Amino acid sequence: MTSGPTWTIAQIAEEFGVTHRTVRHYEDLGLISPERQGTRRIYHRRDRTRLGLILRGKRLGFPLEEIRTIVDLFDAPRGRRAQLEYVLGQIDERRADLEQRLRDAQDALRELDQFERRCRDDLEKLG
Amino acid sequence: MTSGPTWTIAQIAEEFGVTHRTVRHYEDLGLISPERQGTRRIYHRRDRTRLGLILRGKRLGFPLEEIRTIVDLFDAPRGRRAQLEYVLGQIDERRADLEQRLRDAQDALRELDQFERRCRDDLEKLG
DNA sequence: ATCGTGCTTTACGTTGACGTAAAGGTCAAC
DNA sequence: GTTGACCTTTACGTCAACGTAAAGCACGAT
Repeated sequence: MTSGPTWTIAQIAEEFGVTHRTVRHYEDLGLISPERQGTRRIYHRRDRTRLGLILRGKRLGFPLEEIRTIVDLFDAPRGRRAQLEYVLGQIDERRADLEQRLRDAQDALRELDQFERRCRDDLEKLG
Repeated sequence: MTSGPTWTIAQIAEEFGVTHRTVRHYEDLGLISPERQGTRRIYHRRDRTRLGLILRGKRLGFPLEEIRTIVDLFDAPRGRRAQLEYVLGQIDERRADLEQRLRDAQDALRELDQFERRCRDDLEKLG
């Protein structure tokens, strides 16, 4: 059925720079649902995509529960009109959050640049 | 000495949308050091500035300990050359972090827009 | 067949970031 | 002079996000 390359838990953990414990923790919270061959976990490309989304969400400071609602949104069935309208509403909320983060990062970078110039000025005055 | 408007802990907590417990917690970690009149805390403009920096750092997902090193950086004495060069090095590290957050937010927003277009397409197909 | 490697579950421990009483000081107002 | 509003410290509780054993299965290699 779902073919293509696969990975073990150790491989994707290594590749994404996290521990296997972290990956399983995300599974406990329902953020990833890898295939099983017997008892072993088998990860496909879509699992890697989701893990990438999760870690980016974490870097942006979102809690895992909120991240789950977001990644679930992308995989939601969205067949009926009501479902689509709900999803579009959620998108707007998330965008507002993300735009705030974007402004925060831009503001912080501007202040950092400004501060660096002051420091370089001070340094120059010292000869 | 340091004149100008002042605030109580309840006032700045209210204004910044956090609890007084949160503000005192930041003080415990050395992130803010309000003046004292007797036992009461008196907050000045610089405390408000720092609190603003702290909360923005939090929104961006930085841990409080790291935030402390950053805000301390801005108030550091930076008189000697060695100190200035250390500060400039720290600035570069922080900038790399912030630029990553900026890219994360931009990428996420792009994907969100793309996803929204797909949803609107689906909605249109439904009549 | 047993040894090592890599995986598994179960479960208690830890750290960060506060929440939440409990018990009390101060001061203006009634 | 006592009530009430607002502040204080001290200290235990909580929740998220994992860390860290402990104990055991599976399987290829020696």
